[in-house]
Amino acid sequence: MQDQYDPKSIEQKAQQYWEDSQCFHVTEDTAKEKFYCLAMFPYPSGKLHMGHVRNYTITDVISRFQKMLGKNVLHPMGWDAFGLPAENAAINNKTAPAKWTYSNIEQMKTQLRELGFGFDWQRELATCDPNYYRWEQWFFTRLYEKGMVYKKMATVNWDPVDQTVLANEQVIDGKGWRSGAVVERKEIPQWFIKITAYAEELLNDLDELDEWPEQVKTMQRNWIGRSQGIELDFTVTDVSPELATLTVYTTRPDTLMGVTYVSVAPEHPVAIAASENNPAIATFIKQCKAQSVSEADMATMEKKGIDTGWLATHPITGEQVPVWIANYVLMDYGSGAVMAVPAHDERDFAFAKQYQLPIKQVIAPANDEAIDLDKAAFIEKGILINSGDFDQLDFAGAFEAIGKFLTDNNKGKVTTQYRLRDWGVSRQRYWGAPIPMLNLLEGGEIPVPADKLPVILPEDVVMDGVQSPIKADPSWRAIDEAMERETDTFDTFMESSWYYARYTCPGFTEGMLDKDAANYWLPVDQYVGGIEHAILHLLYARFFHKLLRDEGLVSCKEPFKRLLCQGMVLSESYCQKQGDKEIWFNVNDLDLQKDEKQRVTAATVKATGEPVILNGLTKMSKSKNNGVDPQTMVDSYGADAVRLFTMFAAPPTQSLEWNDSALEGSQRFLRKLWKTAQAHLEAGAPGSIVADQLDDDQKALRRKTHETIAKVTDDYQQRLQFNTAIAAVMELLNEINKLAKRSSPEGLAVEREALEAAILLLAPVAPHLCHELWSNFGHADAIVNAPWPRVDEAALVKDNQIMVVQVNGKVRGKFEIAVNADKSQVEQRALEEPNVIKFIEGQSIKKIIVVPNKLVNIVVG
RNA sequence: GCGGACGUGGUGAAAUUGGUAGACACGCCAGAUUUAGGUUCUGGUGCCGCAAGGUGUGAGAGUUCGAGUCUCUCCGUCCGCACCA
Repeated sequence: MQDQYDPKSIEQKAQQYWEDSQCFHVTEDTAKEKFYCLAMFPYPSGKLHMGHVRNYTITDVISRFQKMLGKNVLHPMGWDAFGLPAENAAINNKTAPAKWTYSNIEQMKTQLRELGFGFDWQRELATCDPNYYRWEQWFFTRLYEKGMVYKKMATVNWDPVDQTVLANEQVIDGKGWRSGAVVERKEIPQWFIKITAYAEELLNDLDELDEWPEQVKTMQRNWIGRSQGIELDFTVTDVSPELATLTVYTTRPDTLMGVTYVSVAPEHPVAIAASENNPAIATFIKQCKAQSVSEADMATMEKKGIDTGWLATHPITGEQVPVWIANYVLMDYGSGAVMAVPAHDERDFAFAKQYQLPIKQVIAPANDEAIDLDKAAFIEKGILINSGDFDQLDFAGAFEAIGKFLTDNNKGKVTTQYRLRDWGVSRQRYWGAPIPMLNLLEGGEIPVPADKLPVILPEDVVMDGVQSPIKADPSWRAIDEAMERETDTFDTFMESSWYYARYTCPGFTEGMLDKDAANYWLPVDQYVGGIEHAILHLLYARFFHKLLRDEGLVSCKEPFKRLLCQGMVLSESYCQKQGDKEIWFNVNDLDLQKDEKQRVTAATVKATGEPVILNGLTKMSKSKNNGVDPQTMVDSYGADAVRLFTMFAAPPTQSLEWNDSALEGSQRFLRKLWKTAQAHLEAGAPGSIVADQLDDDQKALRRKTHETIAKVTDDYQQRLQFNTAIAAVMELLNEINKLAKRSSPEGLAVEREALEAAILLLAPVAPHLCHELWSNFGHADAIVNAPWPRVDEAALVKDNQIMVVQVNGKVRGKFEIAVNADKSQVEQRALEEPNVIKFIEGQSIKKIIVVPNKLVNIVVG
């Protein structure tokens, strides 16, 4: 055994062993329990960041632990390789996106290896590989055949100078990133997948995901946004017949008798018809189109509208109310028209006040409280008034009665609405999977036949940043006189929606999935990734899984059994303000001033001496220049120390603050373990443990050993709380150094048991060091294949224990007594404590509460 | 505006079922080893107090023998959604 703990040589050796022995490569084995552990795959940007390190350390710890429990563990890795950054980099570096992407993959793979992650590299996949995306294309054509996809007009950002569509990220302050031209909104035909057809199932099945964070489920529920309401028809007079029936949707039919006008969205056919002979209306609609589309702005935007001059007939009263066009009505929710009840809706109230429209109260508070409809709308549910036959009904009663009346009279029906929209999958970018459709020049389209798939994206291209190479090249899209290829590509969320399933059979050439392999491994037992994917990625993947199931490719209904959302990695950020611009500085370029408690109080730029502003802890990012490079940290402290720190500094779901000196502390602990193991080995050969011949210290150390095994097992398996698991191993090592006796073979045996437990328990977190120590301890097989230690219940048994005595809830003493001593004995012993006597003197004892094996509380007064 | 999470020493945090608040670390202080720096080791470290003791988990109230944990009100931070009728 080497004298010094040398991470570099130990880590290289262990990594070499894992690679040579292929110990993380797995195949389906029905004799073993399977465990599928998955981290969200990275975008190959070229460099690993701390968020990746944290993510993959978590899955590596879980995977190695589950493997030691004896399970058949699948822990794959791949690349979410399509996307805009490759196009940008290609323009800047004058290389093709494919070349840039593949070279990044190689670099990042090396970094992942150096961190010691145990991935099954034989299952590696990249989504830009035709062998991957061909099945996605095939699946899309299947969905087309089933009527699950359709084409419709949708809005894109159009750069009028570059004559190209821009992604949202390429629009800066409303202008094109390259041309600087004001971006226009343009309607073009795009492909959609009917996720709304699965809205109900996607919502209901959330209830069964009991190992998902509540937060994520809530976010998905809100996103799906189910509501129960009534669709009802107003009749518009003096318009062409196809516009005469104006359908509105409401969740508050109880307020129906309070309608004083009807409003429609600016894009509504009624609005467009009204604009035809009315320049004022046409101008208003134009203004609405030009207004900000930022949703945050929309919520606070002033209510504006214009009267169409038409009247609509109320379906129950027959009363005539005006039809307005209003900027706050959304075309793509419900029917794009609403019945306005100013007395009981905030927005309608604000609008009615603005344009002096009548406000009619039809709901009274159920509890007789006073309301003032001059000041604000009363939006709570209550009792109906001024509503004719429906007076005195409550919300539920009114919903039912009015719903029935409208249905019976053929003027409306009860419906369910969702906020969820169908998924638009067309992107006008180059670096993505081509949409496998053929556009017929005479109109319409047909899917690319299965035997003509894949539609391969050419990789050897020149990017000039103006147009997608496949759009710019007429020969690529040419087929014949009757049709040409679609030149749009898929949203990259398509690829990430099914990669978890393809990992089960990455080389399968007969189809999208090998059903046997997929059904052996799926669902994913543990999925780990960032909370930023709580809605879109996780919802699309759940949706895709249900589509795969309906295609007969998988049998379970949900893809991810248990989900863990890791927190962000934060570090201090520093900036200077120059006008309204901020310049961000990396800590390496600054001199820091600290107070006596080592808190940073000020900082200056090394080169210039200028002061900078302390911006506090923020997520590590390129834009804030506060990233810490994992590679640098691994080079100077070793992969084990970096892994240990990221697991120890905070629980996985919380944000993690980077701290260099705490990282040194992690390395210090590893060194201490190394030295303890070394001293132990040098002290001679251990004997065997004879449990009843041990002295008190030895018994205490054995108890600590087995308590630690129990605690750490629980933390890894159930709680997924690695920081406390590591703390427990640190405690164990402290106890070893305090209690271990190296003078006798028995003492060495107890120490050996404790040290081996510590090494086994730490192996998932610091696998390289533990690999080396395990072999130094004379084990022929590697620790990666070692079984997880078992708790010896007998070692946990205590004869005596410490009990706490409280007087009126305050701790006044402690005493040692036999475990399970009877209550009267405990009470008597508590009353004898000198300090207790002092505090109960002269007072009468009202009550004594004994919590067995824990504490005694004496109530006096 | 709606929804969710959170608030504990100088710092990161722990307290799993209502039962000794601050485990485990970082930092700091003192001492030992070392030519020195670093390393390593020992001891101390919530706050007030010489001590006895008091006090302490964002603030205030409540339930309880007992509250970081449960209930209510308020304050603050973070996250998500945001005119969804």
